[in-house]
Amino acid sequence: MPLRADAARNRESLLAAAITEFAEQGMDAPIAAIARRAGLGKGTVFRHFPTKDDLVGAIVLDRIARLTAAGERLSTAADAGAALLEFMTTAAQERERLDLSVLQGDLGAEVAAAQTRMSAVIDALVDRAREQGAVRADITGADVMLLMCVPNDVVKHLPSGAPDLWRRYLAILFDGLRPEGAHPLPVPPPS
Amino acid sequence: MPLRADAARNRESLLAAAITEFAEQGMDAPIAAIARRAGLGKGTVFRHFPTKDDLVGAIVLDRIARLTAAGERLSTAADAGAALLEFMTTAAQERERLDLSVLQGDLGAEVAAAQTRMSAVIDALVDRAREQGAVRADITGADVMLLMCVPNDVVKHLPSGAPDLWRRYLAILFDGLRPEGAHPLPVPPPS
DNA sequence: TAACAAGTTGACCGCGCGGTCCGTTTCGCG
DNA sequence: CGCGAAACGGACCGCGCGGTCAACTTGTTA
Repeated sequence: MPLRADAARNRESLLAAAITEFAEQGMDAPIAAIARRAGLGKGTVFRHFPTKDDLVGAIVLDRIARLTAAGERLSTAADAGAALLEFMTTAAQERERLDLSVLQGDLGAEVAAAQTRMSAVIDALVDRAREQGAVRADITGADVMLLMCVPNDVVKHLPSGAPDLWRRYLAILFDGLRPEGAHPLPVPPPS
Repeated sequence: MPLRADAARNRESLLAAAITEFAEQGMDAPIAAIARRAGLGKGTVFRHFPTKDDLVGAIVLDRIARLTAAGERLSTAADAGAALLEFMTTAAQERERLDLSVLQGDLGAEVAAAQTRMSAVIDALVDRAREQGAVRADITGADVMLLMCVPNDVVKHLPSGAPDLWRRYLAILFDGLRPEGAHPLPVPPPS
């Protein structure tokens, strides 16, 4: 049986409220604040997401799905280096900034599967870029996976002010991924 | 009146316990756990540090002081580029990993002052490196200040396993700071 | 429009945390 | 020694959180 109409609407409100609340207040924002922001009762949140982790999981799942779709769309671009850069830009500019530190906790098999799928897409993106000589030979998809959230994380500590500053650090980081002037890396990539 | 002998000893035990506990369990490790690890009572912690923030502040202060000293020592090295790299290495390899996100909360004027002093040292380091052409012309001390904690942060999300992986990402990041093959940056540096 | 299921609500519970307090222990000095 | 002050310990308090529940409201469907 599908969701009732108002319930579906409320579910979306809740997700939106949670996304902005988490972005503004950090990942330990109280559920009550999310409910208030959505103009709903606290109990309603738990009806849709039995656990706070379920709520976070739903958000993360959506984010990963979007990113995966973007990656797939870019995986056939002519300029693989530009495609990779655009992918990382997309990853960084998602308004719904939620620190990926959240992925350390187990969000369930669904999230893990989505993550694996995204990982494959990133691998493809990086492989093509490497073949075209757009990025250095010694980096892998796993590297990009770890590094793509850096620009946001760097800026998050700031009291803010410059909302576009992450672009600066993405540019610096990406220059570090280019083959020109690359120095050998002291440690092999992770699994 | 100076501290009593056992009190001074206990203070050190507490700081050490807090550092490792925070590193292992994250910044919201309970005070009780720190006390237990130090083999002391919870009340003793609050006698030395009236507030959890005071404890964190003491640790951060010490960390900043160490880093500042290391920076000063390096500020006269012949090869300014190598000096900057070594500084960032020192910053990253501190066993006492505590995410600098903690600096967003106000830890008091003392910490702020120490931070300013460190900022000046980093500025000097970066300026010299730039003059020697070891780093690109368009980065500043503020950039390095923001970026130097990246290698640790990147690896922290991992279930661990490779304790030296941060070196890999420091190398990539530093390659992004070099002048060779640098692309223009889209956004000016922060204040 | 009647009637039932699906959805909503906010008061409520338990827990774990930061922080307090006072009886007890320990240091250090004459 | 012995004594006073400094330091310690852990039971205790209040608060804010995640999560529950039973009474109430509302969409849906025939």
